[in-house]
Amino acid sequence: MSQTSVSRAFQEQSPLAEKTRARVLASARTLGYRPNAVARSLITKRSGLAAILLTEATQRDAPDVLFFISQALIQNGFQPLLFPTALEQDGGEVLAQAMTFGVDGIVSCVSLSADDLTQARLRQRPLVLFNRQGSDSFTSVIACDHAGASRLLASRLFAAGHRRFAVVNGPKDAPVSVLRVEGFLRRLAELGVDTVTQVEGDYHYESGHAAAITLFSGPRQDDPHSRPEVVFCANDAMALGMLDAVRFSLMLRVPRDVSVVGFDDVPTGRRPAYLLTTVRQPFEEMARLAAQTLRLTVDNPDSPPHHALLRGEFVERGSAILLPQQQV
Amino acid sequence: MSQTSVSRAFQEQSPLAEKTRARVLASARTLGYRPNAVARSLITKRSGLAAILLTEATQRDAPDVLFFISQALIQNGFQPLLFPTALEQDGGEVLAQAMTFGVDGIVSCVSLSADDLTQARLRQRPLVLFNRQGSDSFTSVIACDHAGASRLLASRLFAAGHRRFAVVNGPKDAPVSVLRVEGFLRRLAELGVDTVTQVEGDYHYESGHAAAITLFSGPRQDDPHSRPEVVFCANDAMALGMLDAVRFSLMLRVPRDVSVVGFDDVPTGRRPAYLLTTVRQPFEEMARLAAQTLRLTVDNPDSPPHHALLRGEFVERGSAILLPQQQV
DNA sequence: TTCTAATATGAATCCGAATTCAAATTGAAA
DNA sequence: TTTCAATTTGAATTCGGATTCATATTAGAA
Repeated sequence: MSQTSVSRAFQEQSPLAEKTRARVLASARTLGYRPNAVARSLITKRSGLAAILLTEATQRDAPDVLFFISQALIQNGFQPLLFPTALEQDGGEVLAQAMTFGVDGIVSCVSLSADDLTQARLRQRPLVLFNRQGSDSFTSVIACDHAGASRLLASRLFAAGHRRFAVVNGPKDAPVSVLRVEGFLRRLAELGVDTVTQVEGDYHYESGHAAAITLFSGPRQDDPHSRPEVVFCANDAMALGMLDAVRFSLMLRVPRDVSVVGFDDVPTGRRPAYLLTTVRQPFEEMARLAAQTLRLTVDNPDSPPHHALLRGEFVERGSAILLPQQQV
Repeated sequence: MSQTSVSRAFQEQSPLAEKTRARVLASARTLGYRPNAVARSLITKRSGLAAILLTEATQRDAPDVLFFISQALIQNGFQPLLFPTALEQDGGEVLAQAMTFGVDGIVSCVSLSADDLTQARLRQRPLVLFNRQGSDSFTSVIACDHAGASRLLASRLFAAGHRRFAVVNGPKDAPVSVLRVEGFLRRLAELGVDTVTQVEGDYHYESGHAAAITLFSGPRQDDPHSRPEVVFCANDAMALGMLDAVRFSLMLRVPRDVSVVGFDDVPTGRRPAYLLTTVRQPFEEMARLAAQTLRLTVDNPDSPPHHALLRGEFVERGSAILLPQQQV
């Protein structure tokens, strides 16, 4: 029995007499033998691994992202190799490291420079950006349309009669937050609302709580005709902090005194204690698309890149007064 | 310039003239060359990979586990390779698959059979069980002392004067839930409390909510002297459902009418809307220990296995009346 | 300057599986 | 029974880097 036959026995498409294959597989089973993926990938240049690049912030604040991506990768025949990256870390370095492990492709939830993208392309390593924009036209991008959802949100709030808006920003270096806030403000500007109070936030519950105090306890803020009617928070965590502060510290009623809207649809917002109106990102579908795109590009390197911008889903639970989309 | 010199340039301990090493590294930089980890691990039998085995339930319900473990592994020089496993999946199969990828070691958050453990040992693959018990004495185990914390919880509630207890179970196949409930009930039995109402739960918010209805709206349950004074939920998700139902559907006051205790310390329980008293698992420390143990065992295969049972931390926020530990 | 010891370098081999190409076997036809 | 084609099998090579062992170089001592 030769090494060749053993190798062939484990590949369905290899020519090998069924009798021989059965014999090989039988003794493999008794010996507990399995082909070594390392040796295989050395010669085939296919490891079956896919790298997931994601920031620690994403991993902590939106664990669903990792959950769905890893699941989708497995369903597409990849084993996910994790690269949690600190924000200050160089994306190119992480990328290079992923390469040395021989990953077949990469799903990146971190921002990458144009150079990094070029490196990946030069090394023939398909790359899919997840909720990040790419600056070249060779990289696939799967993202939620944050700006679009925020624009629509602005329209629907305006249509409901609101005129005094406030926004709680996310971190400046969170591209997603910037998209949300800019989309929202730009649409309001188009509608003629130029002055919108902005408060700095950092995506955390506490900063939403603090923002509420800032917004509603200034000198003239007791006047119900000068304080904001709507607060748009760049994510749900801050919106929850806002809700708690508004209700329990400032004793305002939601949505009668003030409407609060978030973004993400975290589980806590569903509880009767909050009932937060928000926008849900279709992570599961985005992840599936990302993994499928990666599979396609790995198997067929010449296939054109995908660019998908998925619509966010409005989840209305009562923390805000807005008009149905049809009436906007 | 030989291939040997290049290889040596990238290994600190290899003998190579500094001049040569510098020359190699310089041209490597300009050429963008990096040693191939696949080829290296073929010859060295060291891949630098560590497998993380975890159920989808764990990944969804306790994302912190994955967060801290992956972080700790990286800090110990491992790249985490993810193996999300469905409950019905065979642990041995996943384990075998991890082996073919040449992982240096495994952190398992899923239950494994004695046979599986033996397989791993035979293949010289260090294995650390995370919050799971192992049946052999060669495998390291890092776990939270669920039973101990639950026993102490029972003691402190009993000492506070409570006598009518109820328990909301987790799934029967969740070993962690069984430990918690059994520890709690056993201690109560020792204290002379034999009849404890048990309600089946499945770890989800909704089942906690439903359990509240079952417990508090039976025929004679309106009598404050027959309904439970304390409900221990096998995890926080159910405890939150219990709290919402108790407060908003049954109009009972917490903790005056009923005390509610959970287990896990999820972020939502910290909010003013809940203020759930619970037990926190020291995941960060557990993860660090697990990764360090793995590193030690990988570098020194003959080192004895570690067995760490870490104490859970009580987090008292007011949803339950219990006595300080000193007074128990 | 010459010799020795220490150091630096490189050729060859190995890791385990995939693949190529040649050899061996099988079966059918003559 | 012989011949040829089809099929099955196996020897040899390859992937890229680590390591061994032999050779070349260098520095220091005589």
